[in-house]
Amino acid sequence: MLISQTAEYALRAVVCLATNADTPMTTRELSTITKAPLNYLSKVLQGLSRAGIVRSQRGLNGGFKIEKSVKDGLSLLEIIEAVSPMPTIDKCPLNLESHGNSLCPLHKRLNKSIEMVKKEFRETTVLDLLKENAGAIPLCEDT
Amino acid sequence: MLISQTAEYALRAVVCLATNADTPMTTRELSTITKAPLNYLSKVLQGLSRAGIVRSQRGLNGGFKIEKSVKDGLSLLEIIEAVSPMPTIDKCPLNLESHGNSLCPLHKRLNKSIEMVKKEFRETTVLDLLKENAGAIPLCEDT
DNA sequence: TATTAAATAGATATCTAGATCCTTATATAC
DNA sequence: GTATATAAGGATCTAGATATCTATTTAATA
Repeated sequence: MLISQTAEYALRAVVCLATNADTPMTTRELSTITKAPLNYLSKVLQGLSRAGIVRSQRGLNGGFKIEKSVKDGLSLLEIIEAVSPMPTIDKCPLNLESHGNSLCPLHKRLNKSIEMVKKEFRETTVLDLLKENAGAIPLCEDT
Repeated sequence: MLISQTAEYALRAVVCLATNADTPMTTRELSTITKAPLNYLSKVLQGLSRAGIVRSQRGLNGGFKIEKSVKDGLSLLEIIEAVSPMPTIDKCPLNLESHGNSLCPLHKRLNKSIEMVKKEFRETTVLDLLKENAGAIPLCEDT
């Protein structure tokens, strides 16, 4: 797949939180809405918290809120990289010393595609998704 | 990663075979050149053989030859799909019945990127790589 | 017929995903 | 203030998929 399951869950959760920027949402709520397994999602949210994308609050009425303001242009790439980095091919995967930093045609193409995807994700913000959705439920409810 | 390790090995092997279209190469030779683990590469080659991309020959002086002529425009996508398919997002990953076939903004974007990558791989042929390399060793030896 | 090399089957390792359990923090009721 | 319920944090365990290794079988040919 293009992105890991972990990144999928992270994106779903952040999109969800972005539509609810005011009140915190619990892991359980997020799990129900995003259909991500509760326990695993908990771990993913921890990662997002450490990356400063969401902020957690323990105890009664606690939960997660989005931290990086959506209006600041939070990109999909930031979210993905926070939980499972997308490595670029910057040196020969075969470890051939002979050619230094230059890549063979095959790996040049592969890397080109990787960069293409990253560019796309870098230039797409959570706000873009919300605008497109116009206030409805953010996941799979576009009509 | 963008493509699986299996697909990486498959691409390396096919590129290798394409430069040697006349005489068969053994799994061992291919393993040495592509730095793919011998035993695993053997399985990958079986997959390529079943897909009709390479042809195998047992016994003395046997090995693998490329089957689909490179001049027929064998694409990178064909090779990748033969060993590890790249699924597209054609229905809601959350299985929400409510919206039928339409995707939410998030999954629309994800699918767009997938299709973008597939298009790139579909339009890049092994011949393109060979031309770019101008007869040198096809893997990581571009100067 | 012996040698070579792929095909097949199976075991093992590693990684990602998911589950279980316990600890720590905090808001609120009393 | 203190107790209690709530909810995140963290450690550890299990399951599944992908990748890797080992051994045996089948086929081709010199």
